[in-house]
Amino acid sequence: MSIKDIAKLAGVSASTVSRVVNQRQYVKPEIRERILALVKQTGYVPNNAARSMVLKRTFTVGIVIPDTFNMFQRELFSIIEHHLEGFGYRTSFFFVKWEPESEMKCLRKLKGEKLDGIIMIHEVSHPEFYEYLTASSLPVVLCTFDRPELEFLSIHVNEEEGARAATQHLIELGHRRIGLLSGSYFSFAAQRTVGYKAALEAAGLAFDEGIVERAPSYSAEEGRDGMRSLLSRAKGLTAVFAETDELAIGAIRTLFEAGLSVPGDLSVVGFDDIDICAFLSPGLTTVRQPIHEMGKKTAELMSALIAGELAGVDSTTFGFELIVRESTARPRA
Amino acid sequence: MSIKDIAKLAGVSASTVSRVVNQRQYVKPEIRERILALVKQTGYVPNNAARSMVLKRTFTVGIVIPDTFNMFQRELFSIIEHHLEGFGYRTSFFFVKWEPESEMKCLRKLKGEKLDGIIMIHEVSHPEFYEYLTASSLPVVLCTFDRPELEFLSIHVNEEEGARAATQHLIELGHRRIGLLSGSYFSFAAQRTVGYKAALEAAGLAFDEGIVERAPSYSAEEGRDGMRSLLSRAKGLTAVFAETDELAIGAIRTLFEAGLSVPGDLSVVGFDDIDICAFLSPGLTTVRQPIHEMGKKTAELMSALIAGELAGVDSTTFGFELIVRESTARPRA
DNA sequence: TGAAGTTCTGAAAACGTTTGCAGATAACGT
DNA sequence: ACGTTATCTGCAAACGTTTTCAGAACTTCA
Repeated sequence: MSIKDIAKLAGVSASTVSRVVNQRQYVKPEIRERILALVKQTGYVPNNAARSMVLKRTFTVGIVIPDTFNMFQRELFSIIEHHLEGFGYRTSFFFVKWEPESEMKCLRKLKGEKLDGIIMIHEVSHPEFYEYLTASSLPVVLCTFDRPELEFLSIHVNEEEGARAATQHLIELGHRRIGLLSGSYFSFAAQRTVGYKAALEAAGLAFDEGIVERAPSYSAEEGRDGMRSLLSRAKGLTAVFAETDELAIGAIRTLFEAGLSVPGDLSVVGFDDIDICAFLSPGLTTVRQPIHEMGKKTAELMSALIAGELAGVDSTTFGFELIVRESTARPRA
Repeated sequence: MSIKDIAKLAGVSASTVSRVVNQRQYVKPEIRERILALVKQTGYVPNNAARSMVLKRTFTVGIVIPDTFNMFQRELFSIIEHHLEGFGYRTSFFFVKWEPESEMKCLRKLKGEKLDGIIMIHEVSHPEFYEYLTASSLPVVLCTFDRPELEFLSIHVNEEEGARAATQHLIELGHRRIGLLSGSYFSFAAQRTVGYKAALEAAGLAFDEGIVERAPSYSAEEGRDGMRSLLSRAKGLTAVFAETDELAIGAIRTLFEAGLSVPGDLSVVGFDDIDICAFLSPGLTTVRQPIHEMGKKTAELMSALIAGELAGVDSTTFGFELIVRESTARPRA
């Protein structure tokens, strides 16, 4: 069912059908109605491929996201998609593994799609990826991370300050020996670690590598394993700061298995405030990123970038919020 | 950077470039190498839109999934995507709300994309949606549900038997008053309810509407609220069967808030075995769907359907597995 | 030497759209 | 009645590919 079929049925040319479908110029009301009726009746929808060929835009923005995306990222892209739709853009997802091979495959796909813009939800490892983005002069927005040395717009929170606040919360409760459950790859891991150290330092506490565990990734499973390792070698811990909620959940599991109570024996803080935090038992104390505002802003920036409305378009650092629930308490006397 | 640019650079016609890129027919080795070098150097990738116009296929299959997709569905589509990629297909996601309007919007998008096939991960409410799928004679696979009255292939587990097994597990532990936390919309809710009733009946226990709570959807939040309602009006409960893990998680949260212990005071069983079940404290007893096999089979079916290899292509009912963790125990004497 | 392949290459058409241009008709003001 | 403008419509080109067809150049073989 193509535009020509509709044209034939309506006894007009394809141009005319195109004009009514796209609401362009003058079309005699009578003919317009006839065509509209035919469109509705046949369920005709223009072929995107053909359309994008002549218009040289796809009205589609690509979202690149790790294939291991967590619930925070999942919610984030739903929000972004929603707002992008409001601006008239479709969304295409690209799930990529933390492997050069996967990233290059993703890059090929991106190129083939001829997208109008690209939103990166989290980083990639291969420099060629960013090089292409720069060279292509495509609209790009980095969401939840930044690469200040590259010239991309970025939407993010101050990771360092967030981690600092989380750690400080534990210190204020009276904790002195606070373990760190860190992640890998992504730059926020390093940034959150910096914040953890800063809080320690501000309180006059020494940073001790012996109570730091660096997990290979960010899953609950790795949080569980990391905490096991930590528990076996770091004695005297009364609290743990996990750099993501998933790591925290895994850590709590290990504590449960070891017969330790949270927050009775150990306090735990996470980061991100994924949905499930509020429904855990105990509820997880964590650092909330303003996910709705961030997603909205990301879509707005992208839309402005595509439209070439560069006034007022700039990177934004959002504030975070420490959400205190039940997984943190004063250390046992 | 189009095929013509490459052709010009190589001093040949576009046809020849096309032939080497697609590895067709004879091309003089010397020229082939020259073109290949140019392709690598320029990073040329064929334009999908143009390609799909002439080939009349997109090598893309659409996956329709509720925008509230849970972790089970999230994992499922990752698996499907992975296998589909192995068959040479791209994947395009369509997140749809349980609202006619959203579904119709999705339908328009599907039509515009000219997909090679469509995988439905969960149901839609608007009959017109299925009507289009039927009328279009597109390859369609329903994954995790079935519509026997329609002629689509389907991959699913026996929901009824799964729920029956979950309930029976509670009965065998000695529970007699087992609440039900049910969901809405999707047909599996009704099927799981039937299984619950069947187990009760088989054990000679009466079905009691008074200890059934029907949540408006399937989120942890709704599980929490549903359990609150159940707790206030259904006295004497010693166990609850929640029709999804998320409902179960919410239910456990309510129990925690009420100062009741799981499984000490109440046993809880879920359904699906989403990733997090094993990391909760206590770990959630649940019914596992063989998600990897189901995803693989779905991709295989789709691939066969598109290729027209209809031999051996048929719906499959997969077995489930009761995973007993720590959220269920004998009732307190 | 010539006929019959085999290997290689390019011109052109096609896919489904949109749009500039030009032509046709209608409406209007004088 | 006539020029001017406003309204309407279709033709044809273009977008970036793939593929059929035909023809050219080279091999092979009698």
